[in-house]
Amino acid sequence: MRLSQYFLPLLRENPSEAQIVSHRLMLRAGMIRQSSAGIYSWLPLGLRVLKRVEAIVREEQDRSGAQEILMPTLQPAELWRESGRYDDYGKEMLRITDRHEREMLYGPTNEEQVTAIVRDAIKSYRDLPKNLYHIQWKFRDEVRPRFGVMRGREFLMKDAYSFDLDAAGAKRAYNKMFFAYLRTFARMGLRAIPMRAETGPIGGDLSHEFIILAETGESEVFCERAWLETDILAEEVDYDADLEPRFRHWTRHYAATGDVHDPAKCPVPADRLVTARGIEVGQIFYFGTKYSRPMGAVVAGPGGEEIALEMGSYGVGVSRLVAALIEANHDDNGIIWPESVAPFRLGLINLRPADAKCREAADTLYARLAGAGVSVLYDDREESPGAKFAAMDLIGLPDQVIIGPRGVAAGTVELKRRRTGERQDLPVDALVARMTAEFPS
RNA sequence: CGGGGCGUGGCGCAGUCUGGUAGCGCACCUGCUUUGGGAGCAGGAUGUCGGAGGUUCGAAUCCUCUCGCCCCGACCA
Repeated sequence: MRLSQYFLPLLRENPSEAQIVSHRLMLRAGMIRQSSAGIYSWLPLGLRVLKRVEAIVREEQDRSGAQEILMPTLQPAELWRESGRYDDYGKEMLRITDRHEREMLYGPTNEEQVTAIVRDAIKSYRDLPKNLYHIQWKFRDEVRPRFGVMRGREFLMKDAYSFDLDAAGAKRAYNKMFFAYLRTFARMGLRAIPMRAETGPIGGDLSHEFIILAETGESEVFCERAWLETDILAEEVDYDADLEPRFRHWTRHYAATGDVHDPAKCPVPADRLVTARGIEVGQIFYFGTKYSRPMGAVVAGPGGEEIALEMGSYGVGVSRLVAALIEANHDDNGIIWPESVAPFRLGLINLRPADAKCREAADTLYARLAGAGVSVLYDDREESPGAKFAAMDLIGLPDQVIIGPRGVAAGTVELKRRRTGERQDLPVDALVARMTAEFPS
């Protein structure tokens, strides 16, 4: 993509309303624009990141055996009356009346919707277990949206729902999601710590929140220091195996959200306990028959008996993750994208577009890289060098390739790593070879 | 929902107290010069001062109502 043609409205100054670094950088880097309180448009650069985050979430859900569906944003109030939550949910639920005076709502979550689907379609224990997920926009009419897309009213969320015959099966489903989440966040380079959490309005008795430690986090959390020294999960997970031993291993260190943590009962001595703030990027719940019973989601068991489905739900804040990634990956100059979610693999800077040799060298390299399947953002604008460097650092692509008169004369280009600032001059062929090897299409 | 703050050109702000016909920096347009870390000079364009009503000869400025946004707290799969 040529930057001269790209819609990338950068801001040189911090918008006054943005208080935390991810919000400031998302606005300055032209990723998002606010529409109204807690509601945002995603511009090309931001949407690219959102899609890449979504893709990783999807791949890991699929890998774990969950199946993707897509449920609507608008739901009938009737469904929520069945579970009893229509009145309980309060003003956070956006209620809408259609032209026929039917009560509708913009879904803040989808337990009722998915339970109704499964209830109507699955009648036998033979059809279990099932885990269905979708990635869909949600709306929660927060009293006070803030921090950009970190706590918006409208947000993109992956929510999965598991259906099992008994509690043991539900725990197996829970464990699968537990590891799918560890892998999902690890692939983004995030250390997300699973912490014991309250179940809140979802109900139930087992829940973990996946928390990224950050000063700008909204909630206070507590964990054993060992968590900070543990490598994030990188290895494969066999989802057909019994994951319980591995689950115990990965929960052996104490970690709890502020709601659950009780200093008097904490098993970890103070010198090994870390008190920090955290960003919740995912939460998993086991809640048994809380929805299946009132909604009549039952199957016939082996003996013909009626069995209420054992359920769990599993959420990942996809749009929030984009902000969380920035909170975890930035410096004074801007964003530093992990390669797995970067909007482009590298930025190609032509320092002298007016110079015929530089232009030819840059155009040629751009064509070669694009032809090799490397995603490149090519800054071919007439701007001063400093402005180009600043813009490229701000948007945070993992690598920068700089073409200027010096290198062109010597037959080299300069490669700069955004994260380390490390620079080296390379022959063009070597650069192309390295890029295609590091990031094969 | 309690408390506080802010709405003036795309962004950041001054001007409001003390009413007199809107200004600065950046960004934008044109030209020339520049070109390895947000260039310089010259010229230019851009505003229903959030909205409505009122007071006044005259309102960004005073009064009333209203809308929106932000911050702290409470709230929060």
